[in-house]
Amino acid sequence: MPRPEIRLVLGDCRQRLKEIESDSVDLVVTSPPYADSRANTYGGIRPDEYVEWFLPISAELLRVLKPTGTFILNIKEKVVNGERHTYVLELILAMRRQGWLWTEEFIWHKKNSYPGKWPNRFRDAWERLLQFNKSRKFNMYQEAVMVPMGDWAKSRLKKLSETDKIRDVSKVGSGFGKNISNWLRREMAYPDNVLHMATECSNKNHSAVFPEELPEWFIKLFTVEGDWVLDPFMGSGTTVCAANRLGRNAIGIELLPEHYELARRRVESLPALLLEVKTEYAPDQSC
Amino acid sequence: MPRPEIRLVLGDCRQRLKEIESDSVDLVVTSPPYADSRANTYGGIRPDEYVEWFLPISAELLRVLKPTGTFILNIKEKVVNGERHTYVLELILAMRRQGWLWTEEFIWHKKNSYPGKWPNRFRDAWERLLQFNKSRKFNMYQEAVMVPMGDWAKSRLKKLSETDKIRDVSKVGSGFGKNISNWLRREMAYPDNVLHMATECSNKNHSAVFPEELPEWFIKLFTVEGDWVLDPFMGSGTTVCAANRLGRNAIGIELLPEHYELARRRVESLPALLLEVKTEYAPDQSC
DNA sequence: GTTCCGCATGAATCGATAG
DNA sequence: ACTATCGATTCATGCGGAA
Repeated sequence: MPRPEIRLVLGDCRQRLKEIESDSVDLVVTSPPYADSRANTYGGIRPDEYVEWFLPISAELLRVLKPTGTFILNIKEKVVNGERHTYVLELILAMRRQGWLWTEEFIWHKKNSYPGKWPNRFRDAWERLLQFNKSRKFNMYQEAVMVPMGDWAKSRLKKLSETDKIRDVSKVGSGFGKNISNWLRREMAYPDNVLHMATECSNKNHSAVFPEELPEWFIKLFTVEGDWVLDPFMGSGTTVCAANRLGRNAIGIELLPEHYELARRRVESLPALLLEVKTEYAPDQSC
Repeated sequence: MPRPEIRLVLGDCRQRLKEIESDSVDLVVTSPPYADSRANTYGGIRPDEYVEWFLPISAELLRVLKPTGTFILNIKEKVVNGERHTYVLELILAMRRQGWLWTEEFIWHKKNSYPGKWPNRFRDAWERLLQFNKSRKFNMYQEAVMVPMGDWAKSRLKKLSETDKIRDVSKVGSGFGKNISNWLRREMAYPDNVLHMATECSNKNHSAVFPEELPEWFIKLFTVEGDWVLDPFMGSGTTVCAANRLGRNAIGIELLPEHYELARRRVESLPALLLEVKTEYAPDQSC
């Protein structure tokens, strides 16, 4: 297997995405700046302007994605004036008009979020992971994310002798035997659409709220080795690093030089074929 | 404390809600039929017509709710043609135009979701619990749903007998003694907005749409003893029973005579002041 | 009384087949 | 082309009978 490639792009994804070939990306996983947060990035998008701001970007993502590809969008609405703002709902409707299929909504349950409260609401412990597709036939490799079964499997397991277990395990390790699925069916089950993952709490160096587990799960689910993964809001590079570790090629775009540097340093320690794209350009001040 | 009252109404909530006084209800908790399901009950509302079907009902709920009251709507979108249908998103937007505030979206995580295996999606293990309010100042009693520190979901006591439940309720109902609140402050924490509760599947003789825990949680959170709880889609009466056990008055409306009978029999065994409203009416076939 | 095992049962979804 | 019905698939849970 050749070393997977990582392309790092410094710049605004609204321009930089145009340099990516059409129908070339297998998976987009990204967590764009939330409304009103990261005021120094992208000018701090106001909730009322969020849809308008994002649509040109999702249009480019629709172009660069392969017909069999998937777009995973991690997004959360902001509470404005005591209400959940509706820009996420409106964005879904607008993206469908743009041509996207809204296939699924996964829930990321942040299990380590410490319980807390406001006068009128509890701690927000979940975020949306919206799955969009270009066509109804998209690649999905469900076996790659199977999980151990519930309790009844344990009792089943007890009936297998130790030698049986060892034999079965060695079969799995030996490669793709037909018996794998039989063994898997005894021990493993397909997951559901609720993901229980802790947030990364102690990483002060970068603002990655994303645990690496999260992009990893979707990369395993929607791509195979050699595929291309894109993150237009790379941040400190969590998604591209996960992609590389899993043998996928990756493209990361980041506007802020500080974050870009952070990502570049993380990537340098990986066995990746690094390609930096630093085309000079005039920063767009209009946003 | 006077015995809490239960009013059972047999009929279509689109008509029956009109008989309820304005600004008189403290909490509406309900789970209306989902699109295309229960075709024999409500004529199986088609996804495309769902918003149009529900808006007259939510208009009545807005009228009968006190300004300090809350409306909890349990709803889920259906998969149509490989996509999540958008009627829930459109309903939220439409209800806001109607005057509702979309305060919060709780997630109900069902560990035991319906099984199945498909090439393009996993099992759906969550449902929306949408919180709507009439004004920004609504009643919320956060201390009533505090949970033991640690994983509060796991610590929920599931197998309490009826008498145990009643005993616990009476403890809480006796008011917050100083000892209790002290104990609470040391050992308890506020929950978050993700609720982990199993569905009651192969249960007794009634097909409860949700576990009694669910309405119970919201009743404790948004009402106090003597308040009025309304469920316009009563089904087998899970919500009204929970309300009664907690010392709240309740109104339940049910269209189907079989379900109404089921609810009436459940209610009869409770220490409730039962009032049946069976005004004769011409069934509306236009649904 | 325990623990263990077997079994039925769900707010489901897809793909194929038939009208 | 569009709708209606049917079979196959899948797993956590609670109940009941057995050891």
